[in-house]
Amino acid sequence: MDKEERLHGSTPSEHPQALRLWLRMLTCTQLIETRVRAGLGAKFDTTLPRFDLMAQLERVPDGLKMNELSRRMMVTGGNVTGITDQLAAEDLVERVAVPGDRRAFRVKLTDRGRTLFVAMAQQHEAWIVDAFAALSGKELESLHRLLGKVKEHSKNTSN
Amino acid sequence: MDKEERLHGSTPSEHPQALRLWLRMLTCTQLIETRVRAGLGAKFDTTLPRFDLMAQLERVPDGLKMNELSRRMMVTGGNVTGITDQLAAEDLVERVAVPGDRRAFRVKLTDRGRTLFVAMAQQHEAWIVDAFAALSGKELESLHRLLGKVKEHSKNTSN
DNA sequence: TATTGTTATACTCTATAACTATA
DNA sequence: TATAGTTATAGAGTATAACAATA
Repeated sequence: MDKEERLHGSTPSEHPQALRLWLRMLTCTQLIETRVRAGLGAKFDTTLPRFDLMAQLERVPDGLKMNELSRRMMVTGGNVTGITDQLAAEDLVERVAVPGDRRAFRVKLTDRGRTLFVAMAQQHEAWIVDAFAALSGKELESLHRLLGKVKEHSKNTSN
Repeated sequence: MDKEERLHGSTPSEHPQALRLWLRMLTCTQLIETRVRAGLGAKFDTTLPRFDLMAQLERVPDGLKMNELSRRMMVTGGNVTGITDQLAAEDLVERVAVPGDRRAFRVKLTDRGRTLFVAMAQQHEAWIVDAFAALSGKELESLHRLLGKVKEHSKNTSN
C-alpha cells in the first residue's frame, strides 16, 4: 500500500474518481520532480529555479528584464534578484544596461551560460523521456490532450 | 503564451512529446496545488503537510507511531515531530503512551481533530472535483489509467 | 506619483545529524 | 548496540514590504 492508496482511507471506491486521480497525479509529479531536482544538483550543482531562469533566457538573445522574468517564472521580484545574483556570480548570466531607461536592464545568458544550459537541457529532456517511457506515442498524445482540458478549465475558473 | 509554451522555446514540435507533456502536467499540478494550499490557509488556517498528517490518522482509530507517520508521509522524523507539536498544541491530535514500550507512543486524532478533518476533507474533495470538472467520467478513468502506468514505471525504475 | 530593481525579513518545508531515553 | 523520538541547525524556496534611483 503506498501513500496514494492510503490517503483519505484505503478503499478507493469511497471517493470520487477525481480525488483518486488527483492523488495519483500528485504522486507522479513528485516522483519525477524529485528525481529532476536530485539530478540537477548532482550533475550540474544547480536547482530547479536556476534551471528555470536559464530556460526562460534561452531563445531570447536580447535577454529579459527583471520584471519580465518575475512574471514568467511566477515568483516575486526579490527572488529573481537573488537567483540572478547567483548565476551572475558564476558568469552564467549578465546584466546589460537598457538604453533610455537607467533603472532597468536586461538579463542575458553568457556564452558560458548558454553552453552549460544546452548540456543541462539535453540531460533534463532525457530524464523526462525516461519518466514517460512506459507510454506509447499515442498514449502520450492522449495524456497531453486530457491535461490540456484540465489546464484550460483551471485557468478559466479563477485567476 | 503561457509558461508551459515558453519553457525551452516556443515551438512545440522542437521537443519530444514527453517534454511537452511534462511541462503541461507540472502546470496543472501547480495550478491545483496552489489553490488547495490557499484554500486550506484561508478557510482552515492550516497547511498541506498538516492536512496530510491528519489524513493519515483518519481511519486509524488507534493512531500511528511517529516512525509510521514519517514513513507514510515520506518525510524525516524531525519534521513529523514539529507538525505533531503544532497540531497537539491546538488539541487536534494527541500522543498516547504505548504499553510495553516506553520510548514510543501513538498519535491519534482527538474528537475535535476528527470533526475538523471531516470538514476539511469535504471541502478539499470539492476543490479537487471542481479542478477536474472539465473531464467526463470516461476521461477521468482514462487519465487515471495512463498515470498509473507512469507511476508504476517510475517506482520500478529507481527507488 | 509610478515604476524598476534591491534589500531585509520571515515563514514553510525539508534534510542531516547529534542527542536522550529506552529496548 | 539498536530503536523511538526530539532538538538543533541549515538551506531551498517563497512572500511581503520598505527602500533608492529613475521615469
